[in-house]
Amino acid sequence: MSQLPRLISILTLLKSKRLITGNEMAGKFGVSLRTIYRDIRKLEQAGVPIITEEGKGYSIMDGYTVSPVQFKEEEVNALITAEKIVANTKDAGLISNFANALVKIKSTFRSNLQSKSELLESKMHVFATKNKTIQSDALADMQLAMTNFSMVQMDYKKLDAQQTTARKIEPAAIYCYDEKWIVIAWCHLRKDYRTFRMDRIKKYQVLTEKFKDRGFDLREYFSSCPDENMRF
Amino acid sequence: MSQLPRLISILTLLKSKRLITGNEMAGKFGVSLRTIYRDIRKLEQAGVPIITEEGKGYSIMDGYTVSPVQFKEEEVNALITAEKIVANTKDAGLISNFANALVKIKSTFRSNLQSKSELLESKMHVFATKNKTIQSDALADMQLAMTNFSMVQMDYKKLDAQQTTARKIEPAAIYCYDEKWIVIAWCHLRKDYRTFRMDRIKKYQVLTEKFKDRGFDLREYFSSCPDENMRF
DNA sequence: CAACCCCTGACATAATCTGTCATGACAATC
DNA sequence: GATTGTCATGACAGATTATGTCAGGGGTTG
Repeated sequence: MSQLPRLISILTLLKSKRLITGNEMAGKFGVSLRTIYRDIRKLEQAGVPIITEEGKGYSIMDGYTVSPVQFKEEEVNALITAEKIVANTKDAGLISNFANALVKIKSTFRSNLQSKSELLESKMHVFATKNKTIQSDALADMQLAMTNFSMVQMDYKKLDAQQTTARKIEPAAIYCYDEKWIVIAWCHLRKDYRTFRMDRIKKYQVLTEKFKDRGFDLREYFSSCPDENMRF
Repeated sequence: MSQLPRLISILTLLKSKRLITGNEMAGKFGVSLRTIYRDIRKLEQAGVPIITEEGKGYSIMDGYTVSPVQFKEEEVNALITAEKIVANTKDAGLISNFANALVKIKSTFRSNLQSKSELLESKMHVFATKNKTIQSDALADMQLAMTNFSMVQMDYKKLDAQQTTARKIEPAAIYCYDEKWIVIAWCHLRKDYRTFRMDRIKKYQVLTEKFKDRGFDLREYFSSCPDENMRF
């Protein structure tokens, strides 16, 4: 990769992450750390407001923007392909939200890429791997609850249970296994972490009541999982 | 004046004038006209949509300076989720191109959405539905060939065959079934449409030779498919 | 203290840039 | 048709810049 594309990529990367190290960039672009330092200097000299956090990495001043992003044709095609893949997943909210995001993204395509993306869309299809049944609609709300530390009140129905139980939970992590979305949460009823399949959540409400981060670590949780397929 | 500042100045100048000639810029920056032509090429390659008016000069695409789209939090979460889902697919190019596109998209997030998206990323995981083996790397190139009407020369190995056969094809459609990417193409060897699994393409090259659209209709093709799971 | 991060200068080598020259195309005007 | 003004590209020699390696230095955090 030559210099100008690399400088632009560094700028994009800085805008896409809160903090990034020189080593990470050097690895990503296949150059030496010394070259990254030089690039950073060069961007600064060109007026880019890069912030250095001692011992941590680089970030960029909030709100700094030079020009809109431009996608390569392969990237556009990957977005279209992803849309078809996501359309086959089992959460209605995910499908809808992703499609809405894509509409916005597509509006930024240059006109020649726009016609090509429409052509690709008409010539591609992704078949469902299993029966195509929407199983839940809870993923988006559960994600929002998790990243905003909002408690959730829900009625949950276990597989072998006749009745639902009322649960008040603090969502800590979400994973997908065998096409089923599962939330790991601190359960107020059980006073411990429990897993809940989202398709078994019968009714739920995201509360305004907040919870404190209990420091749940997803990697650690799965590192001791007996099922090897569920190790990271 | 060295290169990077000059490129930035050219970009600034283009944004501030309706039309500007190469000679005018050469005079302004004290470089040759040939260098300006090179700079323009370089900016174009970097994604800047420069418009050439024959015999008149250069301008920049209208709308280039509009502010980027804004996403809702749910849409951001859907993008992050999609990234995890796509990371489990079986084409290396797709995974990589989608990730690159996502970096660019993430660079447009406002900083509070950025920290939330990073939090979600750390608390989510999608397990592979089957063994996580990369099967091919051909999808992106095949997509490009298809939308740009470029022929492809490839060595293809059928399941029961000992040898590969050389094929020259015109890609007409692409679909994914049971996590396998398949291209439907007009095959010059067979003088008819054939399907090819991309993981069985052993070596390929996108040619500069172009083909004419034969009007292949994907919906029609699958409407008469005996396998009901493969109907639209 | 160790680990992690950022920082700069010097140097040899590699890579890229630059101006000049030549050639070609297109549009507008006379 | 000829002329003018513009954009466009390749080739080449010489100039300039970029790069990786090595050495040395600093700050922050647990």
